[in-house]
Amino acid sequence: MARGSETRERILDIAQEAVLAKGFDATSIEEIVAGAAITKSGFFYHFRDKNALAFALIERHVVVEDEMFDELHAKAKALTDDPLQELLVFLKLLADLLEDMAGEHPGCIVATAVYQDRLFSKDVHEANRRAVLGWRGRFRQMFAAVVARYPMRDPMALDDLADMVSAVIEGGIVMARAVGDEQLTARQVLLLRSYVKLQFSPPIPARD
Amino acid sequence: MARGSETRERILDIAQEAVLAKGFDATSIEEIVAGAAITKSGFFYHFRDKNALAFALIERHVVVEDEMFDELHAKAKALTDDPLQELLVFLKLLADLLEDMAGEHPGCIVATAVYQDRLFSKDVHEANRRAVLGWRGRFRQMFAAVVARYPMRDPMALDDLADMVSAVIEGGIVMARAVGDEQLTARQVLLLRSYVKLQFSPPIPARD
DNA sequence: GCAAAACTGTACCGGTGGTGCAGTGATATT
DNA sequence: AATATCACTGCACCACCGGTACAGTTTTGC
Repeated sequence: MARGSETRERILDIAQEAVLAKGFDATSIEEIVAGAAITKSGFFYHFRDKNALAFALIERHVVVEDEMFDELHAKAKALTDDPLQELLVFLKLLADLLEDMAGEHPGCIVATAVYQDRLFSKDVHEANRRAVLGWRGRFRQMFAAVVARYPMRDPMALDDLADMVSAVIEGGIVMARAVGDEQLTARQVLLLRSYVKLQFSPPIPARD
Repeated sequence: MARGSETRERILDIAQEAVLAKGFDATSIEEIVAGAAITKSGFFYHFRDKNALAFALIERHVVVEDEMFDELHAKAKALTDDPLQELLVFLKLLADLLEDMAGEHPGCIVATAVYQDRLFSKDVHEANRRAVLGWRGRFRQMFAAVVARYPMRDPMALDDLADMVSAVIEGGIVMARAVGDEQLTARQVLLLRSYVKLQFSPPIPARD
């Protein structure tokens, strides 16, 4: 059992690296099997087709990403009891992390799948959808905790606010790649943080 | 001369529709030539390779998009003299437009090229880069006009603010596709508008 | 020792991007 | 009217890639 899943993981490792570097369709199976030191037959033993590879890649990726978000959230929670501060710290930590990662960011895989409608089958798109909805739920909770204690200066739907976190990251990655500025995504997250700050800051700061 | 460029345009029309619908790599040349009622040789007479097609697609697309932005900007300008109101109206009009377009949005092509690093050559990426930097310049100007007359509550770099417009649109498209919610992008633009509103609203609204 | 799991090796297929090149009808130039 | 150029057609061909089929072999767990 160990041997089989080891090879499977090795395939996924190599595939992920290649996919993040140059896109899914530009990554050939033959290239993957060469990197993983197996044969083509071996590949198709583990994955029915390229779709199954994409599916596994997304599923695995979501887990890693969730763990990352959990970790950042835990760190933020440890630093403050206030839900607004928690969210602001979280976004700052996220920006810091994106700055360090620079280039090898996640989320790419999700966007990659999004931009190849026909290449992937329903289950891949479904996995993708679940991943994105997972983020929505996560961030929605954080915003909900904030609005429970702070008034919103310009009221907006919680789901939309939650989606904005994902949208800014995904859009940031696109922009970063397009202009070749690796730090762009991190800065965009800081703008989002600025929005959160303004939305929930006390409406009358006159006294201070 | 007319005959040649007519065919070229027809190829681009059909290619654009197919690319927006299902992605660049999923669009075969044979499919394009069938749609345009020419032969494969005819295609390669107009475009050296698929890269040249992508290049032409982006270049043409940028022109259309620029015209669209120009139009929205002109409309916004006609409605107010205040740069802040102008920007807010512009973003509202943009959101309305995105709501109507729903699905056939632009920007996709740019993101598509971004997510296929190796598939495209340098000139395609360069065209892409210029397009994105063009948007940055455009939006930067609008923000510059605002900051000339209004103080910013949470000061941020102009380029980053400008990029946020593009990032929210691009990210919005990714999210919209992922969850299958065509109106998502429009709502994200409205969140961005909310951010602009808060950034430049008078700091002490106590009197009102 | 035996069955299942985890592969290898080989041969093959269809689709796709792309090349090469000879030929042809329409159009513009001289 | 001859000529050259443009805008193609038609056809043959290549390499690569995803995928299938299937027989054979090693490794592992019980």
